[in-house]
Amino acid sequence: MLERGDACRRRKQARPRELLDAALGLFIEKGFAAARAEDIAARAGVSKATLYLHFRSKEDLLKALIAERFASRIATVSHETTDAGASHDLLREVLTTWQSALMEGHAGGIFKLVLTEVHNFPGLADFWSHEVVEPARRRVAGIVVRGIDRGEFRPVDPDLVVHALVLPILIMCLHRHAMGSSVPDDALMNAPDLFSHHLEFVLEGLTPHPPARALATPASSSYECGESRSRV
Amino acid sequence: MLERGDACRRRKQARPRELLDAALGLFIEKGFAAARAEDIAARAGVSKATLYLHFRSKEDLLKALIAERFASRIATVSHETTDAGASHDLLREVLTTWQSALMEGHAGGIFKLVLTEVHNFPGLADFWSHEVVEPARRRVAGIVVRGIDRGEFRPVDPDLVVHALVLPILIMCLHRHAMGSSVPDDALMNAPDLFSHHLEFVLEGLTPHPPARALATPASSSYECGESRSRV
Amino acid sequence: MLERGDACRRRKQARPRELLDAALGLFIEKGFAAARAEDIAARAGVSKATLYLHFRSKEDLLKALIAERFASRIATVSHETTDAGASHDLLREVLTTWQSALMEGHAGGIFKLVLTEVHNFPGLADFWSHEVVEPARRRVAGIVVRGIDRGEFRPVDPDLVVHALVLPILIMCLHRHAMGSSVPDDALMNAPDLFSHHLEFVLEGLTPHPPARALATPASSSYECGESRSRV
Amino acid sequence: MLERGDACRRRKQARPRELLDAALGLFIEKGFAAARAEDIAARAGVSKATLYLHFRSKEDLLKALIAERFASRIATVSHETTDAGASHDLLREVLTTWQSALMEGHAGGIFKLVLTEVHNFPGLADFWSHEVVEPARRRVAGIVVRGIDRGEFRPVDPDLVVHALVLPILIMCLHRHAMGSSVPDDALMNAPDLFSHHLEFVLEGLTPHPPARALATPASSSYECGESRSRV
DNA sequence: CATGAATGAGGGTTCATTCAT
DNA sequence: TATGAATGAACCCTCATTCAT
Repeated sequence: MLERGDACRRRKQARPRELLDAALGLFIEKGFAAARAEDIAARAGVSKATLYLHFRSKEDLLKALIAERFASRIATVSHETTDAGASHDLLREVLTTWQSALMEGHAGGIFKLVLTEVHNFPGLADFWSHEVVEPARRRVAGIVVRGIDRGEFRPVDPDLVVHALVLPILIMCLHRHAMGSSVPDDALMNAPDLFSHHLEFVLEGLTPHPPARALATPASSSYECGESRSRV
Repeated sequence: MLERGDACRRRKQARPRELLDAALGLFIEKGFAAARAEDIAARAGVSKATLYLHFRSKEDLLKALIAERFASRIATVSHETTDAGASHDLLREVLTTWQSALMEGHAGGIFKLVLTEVHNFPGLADFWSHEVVEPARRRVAGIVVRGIDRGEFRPVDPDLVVHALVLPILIMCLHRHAMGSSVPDDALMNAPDLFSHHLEFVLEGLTPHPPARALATPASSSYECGESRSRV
Repeated sequence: MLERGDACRRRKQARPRELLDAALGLFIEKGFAAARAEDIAARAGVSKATLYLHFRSKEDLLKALIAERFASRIATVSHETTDAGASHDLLREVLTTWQSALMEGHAGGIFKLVLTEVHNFPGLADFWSHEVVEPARRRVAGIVVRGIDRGEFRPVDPDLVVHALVLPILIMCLHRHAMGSSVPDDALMNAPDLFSHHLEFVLEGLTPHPPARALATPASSSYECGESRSRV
Repeated sequence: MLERGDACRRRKQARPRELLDAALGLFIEKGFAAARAEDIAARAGVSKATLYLHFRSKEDLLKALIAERFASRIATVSHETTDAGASHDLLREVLTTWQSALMEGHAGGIFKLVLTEVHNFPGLADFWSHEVVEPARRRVAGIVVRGIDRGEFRPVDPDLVVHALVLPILIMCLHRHAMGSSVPDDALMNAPDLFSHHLEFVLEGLTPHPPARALATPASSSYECGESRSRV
C-alpha cells in the first residue's frame, strides 16, 4: 500500500512529462492541428480534463515542448572536443553519429513540426536556429577550422562544408519521416551508404591537392580571427 | 446578352482553373487543414457552394492539384539537352537556373505541402518522386555521366553528385518558405552566394586532379580574395 | 412555388430578428449565462450553427439587443405632450399607463437582466439610464413643472416626485418577474390598487394647502430656468 | 502538539463559517453561477475538496446561507419599540438608519442574489418576505399606526407609507450595487439627500393639514432656502 | 451554373464533483 | 479532517458540406 502510494505519487509528478511526451508524439504523427486534445490525454493515460489541469491550452503544450527544446528527443551533436586524431576522422565520426541518430529517432517529425508550425509559434524559429542549425554548424565548422589550421584541409569557408554536410541530412530526415515506405526505392534519400559516400566525397574535396599544399596553409590564418558571425 | 453569355461561358469554363489556383495558393500559405473552403472560394471570386459544384470535397481539390502536377507552379529542370560546352558549365547553368527559380517561386510551399500531406494523399509521393526528384536526378546525373565520359569529371557515382547538389536546394526552399524573415541572419540557408560557392566546391571535387588543374573554372580563383563572409 | 419562395426569403431576412427575440426571451428567463446557445437557436427554429451565421458570439447577441435598445419590448412612456387637462390627471394617466404596461410585459425580466449583466456589458448602464430612467424622469418632471407653473402643484423638486413615483414601479416590476407567484400574498408588491393609492397619496402631497397658496406660486419660477442637469 | 491540536480544532469548527462567508462574498460579487467552487474554497483558505467535506454541493452553500438568513450580513430594522418622541422623528430615525445601513453594506448584492436565484431557491422568497419586507413593513406600519392614533398623522393606509418609503430604498440598493460607478451622475439613485428629502416629502403628506401646520418639523422650513439642486 | 442559407459533427475548454492518500 | 489529482458532462464555437431557389 505504501509502495502503491509512492508509485501513484510518482506517477502524478510525472504527469506533465507524460503529457508532453504524448503531445510530442501526436504532434509529430498528425501535426498540431489534427492532434486532438482528447487523444493526447488518452495516450498519456489520463482524461481530457487532466490535460487542462497541467497545461492551459493545446498551444501551451507545444510552447512547453519548445521551451523544453523538445527535451532530448532530438539527438544533439556531441560537443566534447576530441582533439585527438585526424580531422578527417573527427568529421567522419561526428557526422555519421549525428546522421544515424537523427535517422533513427523522431528528428524528421520534429523538423516537420517546426516547418509547419513556425508560422504560429515563432519560438520554433529560435529552436530551429539555436538547437539544430547552430550547434551543428559550430561543431562542424570547428573541426574544419582545426583541420585547416593543421594543414589537413584546404582553406575553405567552413560554412560551405556545413552546408554540404548538414543540409542533406536535414532533408533526408524529413523525407524519411514523411515518405516512410511510400517511396522505398528512392536511393537518393534512403540509402545510408549514400550519405557516407557523400561524406567521403566532401572530405576528398577538402583534402589539399599534393602540389598545392604550399599555398594552402598561409590562408588558413585568416580563419583564426573570425571577423564575422560564423566563427567557432 | 450574347456577349454576356459568351463572357459568362468563358468565365464558367475557367472556374475550375481559378478554384485550383486559389486552393493551391491557400494550401501553400496556410496548409491543407487550415485553408478554409470558404476562403478558397472567396479567393476564386465565387461562393462556397460553387466550389462544391466543381469539386466534390476539399480533398478533391488537392487531388486535382496533384493530378495536374501543380500545373506549372513549380519550376521544372529544363530537359533540353544542350550538348555544347563544358560539362562544368552545363551543370552550373542547370543548377543555378533551377535553384533560383525554386527560390523565387512557390516551391517551398509545395514541398512543405508534400511533406505534410503525403500521409493522407499518397499521390503526393508520386508527384514528389516523379516530378521533383527524378527529373532533377536524371538531368544532373546525365550531365555527370557525360562529363565523366568526356574526361572532364572524375569517375564518381552520379547519384553522389545529385545528392550533393539537389538536397541542399530542397532544404533551402523549405527553409525560405517556412521561416521567411524569422531567421534573417541565417547565412546557411539564405545566402544566395553560398549555394553557388557550394556548387563550385562540388565541381572542384569532380575535377580530375593532376591534369585538369588548368581547367579549373575561373571562379575557383576567387577563393583567394574572398570579399564576403562566405568565401573559401 | 413562388409564394413559398417568397415566404422562405422573408423568413431568412427575419432570422436575426427571430434570433434576437428568442435570445431575449431566454436571457430573461434564465439569465445570460444559463441561456444555452443551442436553446436560443432552437427557440428561433434554427440550428445552433445558424445562430453563429448571424451573430459572432453569444455576447454579440446581447450587445445587439442592447444596441437595439431591446427594441420595443419595453413599454416606453408616452412622450406626446398633452397640454389639455389638469396636471393631476396628466400624471395619473401617464404613470398608470406606464406602470400597467411594465407590469404586463417583460420589463421585470429586462430590468433583472440589466442588473445582473451590467458588470459585463457596460452598454447596459447606458440603456438603463437613457432608455428607462431618463425618459421617465423627463416626462414626469415635465408634468410636475407644468403643474407648479400653473399653480396646481406646490413648488417641489421635480426629481423628488420622480423618485417617489418611478422607483416603486421599478421594484414592483422586478419583484413581479422574480417572485412570480412565490409570494402571492405580498400586498406591498402585487396589489395594483396599492400603486394607484400611492399615486393619489403623492398627488395629495403635491396639492397646495388652501391657505398656503399665496406663498407657493412665486417660488415656482425658480424651476423654469433650470440651472441644473435635471430640468426638462 | 496539544496547542496545535486545539488551534486546529478551533479552526476546524470555524471552517463552515469561513466557507459560508467566502461563498456569500463571491455570490454577491459574481452571482451564484459565476462564483466558482474553487474560488470560494480559496477565499476560505482551504482546498476545493474540503468544501465538499462540509457542504454537499454549491447549491447547499446557498441553501445554508439562506437558512442562516445571511447571518447578520444584512442590516435589520431595529425592532426596539422606542415610545418616546414624535412619530415623525421615529420614522425619520428608523428609516434613515436602515437606509444608510443598507447602502453601506452588502444589501444590494443580497437583493440581487435574491432576485436572480429565487426561481432556483424558493427559500429565497421566504427570506425576502420574512427577513426584509415584513420586518420593515411591520416596523414602519407600527409607527404610522401609532402616529395616527396619537393624532400626529392623517389616517392613511399604513401600507401606503411602507410602499412609499421602503420600495425606493430597495431599488437604490440594487442600483448602487449593480451600477456602482457606471452611472455616477444619476441623481435619482445616488444622491443621499434625495432620500431624506423624499422622507420629508412623505412625512409632510402624512401630517394633518390645518391644525398640524405648526408642528411641521423644523426640517420642513429648509425647503425655502434650498442651497442644493435637489431642494423643494 | 450560381448562391445565400442552413446544418451535423466535432474539437477546445471549463467546472462541479469525486477519489485516493 | 484535509488535499492534490482526476474526471464526466456540458457548453461555445467552427467548418466542411448540403439544400432550396
